[in-house]
Amino acid sequence: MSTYPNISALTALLTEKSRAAILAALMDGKFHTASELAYMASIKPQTASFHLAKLEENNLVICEKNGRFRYFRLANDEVANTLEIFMSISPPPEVRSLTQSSQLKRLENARTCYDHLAGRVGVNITNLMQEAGYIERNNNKFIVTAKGELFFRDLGVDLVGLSKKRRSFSHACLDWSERTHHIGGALGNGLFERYIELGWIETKANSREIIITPRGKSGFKDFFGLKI
Amino acid sequence: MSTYPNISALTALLTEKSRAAILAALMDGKFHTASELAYMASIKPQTASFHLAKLEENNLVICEKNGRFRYFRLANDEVANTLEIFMSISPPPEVRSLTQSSQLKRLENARTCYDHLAGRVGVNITNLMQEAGYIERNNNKFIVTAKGELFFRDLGVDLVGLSKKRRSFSHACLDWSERTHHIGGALGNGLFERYIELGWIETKANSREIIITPRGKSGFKDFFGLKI
DNA sequence: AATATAATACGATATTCATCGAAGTATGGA
DNA sequence: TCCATACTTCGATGAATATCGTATTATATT
Repeated sequence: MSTYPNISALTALLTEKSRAAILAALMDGKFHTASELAYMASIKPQTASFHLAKLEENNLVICEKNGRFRYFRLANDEVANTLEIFMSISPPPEVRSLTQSSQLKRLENARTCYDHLAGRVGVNITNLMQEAGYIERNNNKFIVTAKGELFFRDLGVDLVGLSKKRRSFSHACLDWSERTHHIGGALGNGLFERYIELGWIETKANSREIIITPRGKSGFKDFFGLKI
Repeated sequence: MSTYPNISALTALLTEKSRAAILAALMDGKFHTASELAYMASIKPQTASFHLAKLEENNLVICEKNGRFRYFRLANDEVANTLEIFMSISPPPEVRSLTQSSQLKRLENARTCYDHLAGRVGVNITNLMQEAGYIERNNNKFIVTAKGELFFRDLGVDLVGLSKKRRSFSHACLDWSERTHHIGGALGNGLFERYIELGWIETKANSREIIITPRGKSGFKDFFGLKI
């Protein structure tokens, strides 16, 4: 009947509490087993299996089998990006406990968004690179300037290699806590991996939280002028 | 339990087919009576009344009473903007008939997005104004340049008046058919009203479709360099 | 005052669907 | 070969909720 896009198809999948919890858990960009996801969503394995089948059917997650384990991950960065958009236009989380509140603060400071850096640090770095003229915003994308090419070479990020990947080179990814954009896509991932390689950041198991190491603090300050 | 934004609160309202249809109908930015909306969503008036109460409760629509009629409208342009985002990341409409397909083509060409111009024409004008240096993109907003101020004066758009309105001056609004941005906010609305005033465009009753008049074709060409 | 129209309120019904227990399949290890 | 583990399938249950018939309220028209 309608001549408008079918909103319901997507929202129906996300409305369900358990499925939303599973997807939120997968937003760390890593693979997780079905049991792990069941535990994180506080449901029995059968129920998680039921939901994961639905999510796979609708191309929101993909699955790799390994022995008797099944490892699930978000299907691609477009899915991750879409989920971030939903989060950014949803009411903020209700904080009930002190540990929850301090965890939220750490997430707001620095976290993974699928496979790149998000939160205050991710957004600030993005802004500082724009101000320094290393990258330029063009609609939903970021473009690396001539000046930027030198910068990324100094940092040790291989732009040529990144541009060959089959995914979008660099898109402006909406940040739910900062309500503005950070760098996503291949470039976002390339930077993220390089930070880890340099020992500037560390990831935590079963969490999207990112820890900035002492070496990272001076690195981010020297290269981007970032004060933490 | 979760430290992430509560996605469900909004999506639950949109998942329901009838409510989605009501909101889609309201995306023309106009007031509609409860009966009208019931008819457009193919449900009985009681059911529409039930849904409209829920939508009003959740601040997605507002209602003005006039005699025995109750006129409903989207609450504000933030709601419209959010709906447009949902549309842009949802599967495209299924086309089953010839009339539906031609209606879709007309909508893709030019339509209202709440109270401003969207579709191919809306997006093209936005891009041409950027290329001409009349406006500049800054994160989610558009800024009018010094050159742009002269341009808008020539066009007959009162920027000072628009900037006094209580709504955001000009935000980049996601276009579901073009998958990029057009001008929203007070500036988007100001341009839209001016186009009508100049006789460049015409709206249709009970449709988001916009008709470009012959006078509009030459006007858009002279002022923006737009070829239709 | 009588009647028609717009809309809401309430109650009954039906449908959808998440959940979990029980049972079954697949894999790994002892 | 036997058992433990990871996961799925199936069926029953229960909860949520959209829908509409009927009735009621409010307003307009004659």
